[in-house]
Amino acid sequence: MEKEEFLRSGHGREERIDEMRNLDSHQEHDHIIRSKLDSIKVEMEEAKEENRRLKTSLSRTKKEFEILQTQYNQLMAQHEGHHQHKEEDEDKEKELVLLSLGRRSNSPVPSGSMTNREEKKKDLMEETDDGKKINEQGLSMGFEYKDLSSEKLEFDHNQEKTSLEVSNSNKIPSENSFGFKNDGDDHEDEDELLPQNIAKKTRVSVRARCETPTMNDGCQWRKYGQKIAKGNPCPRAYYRCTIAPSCPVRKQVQRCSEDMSILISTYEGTHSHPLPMSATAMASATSAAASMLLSGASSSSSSADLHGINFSLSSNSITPKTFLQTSPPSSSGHPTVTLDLTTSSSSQQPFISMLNKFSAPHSNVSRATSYPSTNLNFSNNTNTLMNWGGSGGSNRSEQYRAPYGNISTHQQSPYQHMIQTRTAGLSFDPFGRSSSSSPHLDPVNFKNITHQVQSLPAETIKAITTDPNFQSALATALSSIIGGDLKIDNMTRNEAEKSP
DNA sequence: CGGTTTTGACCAGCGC
DNA sequence: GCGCTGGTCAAAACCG
Repeated sequence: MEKEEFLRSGHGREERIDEMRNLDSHQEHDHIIRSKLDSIKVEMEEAKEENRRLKTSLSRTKKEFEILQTQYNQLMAQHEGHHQHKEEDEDKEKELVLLSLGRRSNSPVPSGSMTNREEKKKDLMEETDDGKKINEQGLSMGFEYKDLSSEKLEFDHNQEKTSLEVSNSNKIPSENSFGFKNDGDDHEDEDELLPQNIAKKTRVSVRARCETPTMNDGCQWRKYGQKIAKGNPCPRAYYRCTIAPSCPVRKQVQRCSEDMSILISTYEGTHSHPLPMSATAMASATSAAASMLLSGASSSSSSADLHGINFSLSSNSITPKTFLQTSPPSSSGHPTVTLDLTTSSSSQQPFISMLNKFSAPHSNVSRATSYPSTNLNFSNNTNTLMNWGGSGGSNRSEQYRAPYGNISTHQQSPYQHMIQTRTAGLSFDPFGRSSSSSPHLDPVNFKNITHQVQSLPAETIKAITTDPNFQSALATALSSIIGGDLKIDNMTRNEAEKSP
């Protein structure tokens, strides 16, 4: 009996010790959890604080933007009075080229329906009354570079587009390039062009390594023809933009005869509809290239390396200056800018990454079946493939993906890219806006910007980044990325889906 | 059934 | 004028 009691009591002691141990471990566990919770709380507080700071910063820059905008409007009102008559006369004599860089308004009215300058001005004034509209509807940075002789620069914050309007004695064609918009009294200006201008429509040619049949640029294309071009065994395919039925934009796709892995996409024409967000990255790249064409139109040829993307330009039909020497995509006398994405420059990575970031994340789902050649598949950011491939996630896309599509990118913030591109090459803007955001920019200087970007001194960059206009633009861009763009993108996608 | 792709025919510009 | 070439059209086939 005693022995049993002893054993029992001994056993009880062990149980108690175990309980004590469990209690201790529970306490330790609780303690750990509490400390973790505390640290998380602290982090959350910090994040909140950071958020607050960003918000205030954003609102401050917005205010600055609005102030600048009102100032600009006042100036414009004064300026209008002085130049109205002069402008009207000049408009008759000179051709205007208006470049709408990238994303356009989410306005339900496509630009094509704008029939005259008065309507535009009316809209402009109406929207001016409500500065908020601009931020709500996305980005609105624009200017019109009207007349080389009068050196007039108009800065348009109000229309939901960026426009570069050039009156040019060199007769740069009215229809310009992918993502670019004619001013023109806007009814299919081709009809109003002189024959020699029709023959010299500006084109933007994009070279990229891509194993899929078409390069995916976010737009929707319908193939309408195919030809075997001389000097190249690979057939050239002809595509039309199908986002809007009346959109005149066309694209030619052909493989490089020397390197079959290189796909050459040549864009021609003007989108007469808002661009999906997924299309604006390429649009802005080609816009930048074409703006270079315009800025360098006076010289016979030029080339530059804007942020790692090689632009080569020749004033007459094109042999890309630094790269492909045979089977150029255009051989019919079109001024063409070549945007070369095939070089392995490390500084090119931000562009590719940017394409990834700004491409529609859902596009590989949304219309994968209906528009096999148009859907992006950039969604895999962690293992970034440069999947230009069309085929919308089809088997074809998958099977072509590997060998040349693997261009890795740094995982950088899109804002970072924006800042880089903003500062390093003003004419290159992921948002598809104009080459510069400064309303006070001297047109002459603007003309030369693309020639100078390669040697931008540090103080210039600093000056640009500290410029309130730049900050405002940045703030607007940020706000549109965070909020507005998604709406716009969804909106445009919905529109695209509604359209036949 | 609606939209896309294919493909031969047609047309226009250009050089000889 | 003729031939070549690039670009477009349109009917048929194809696809989901």
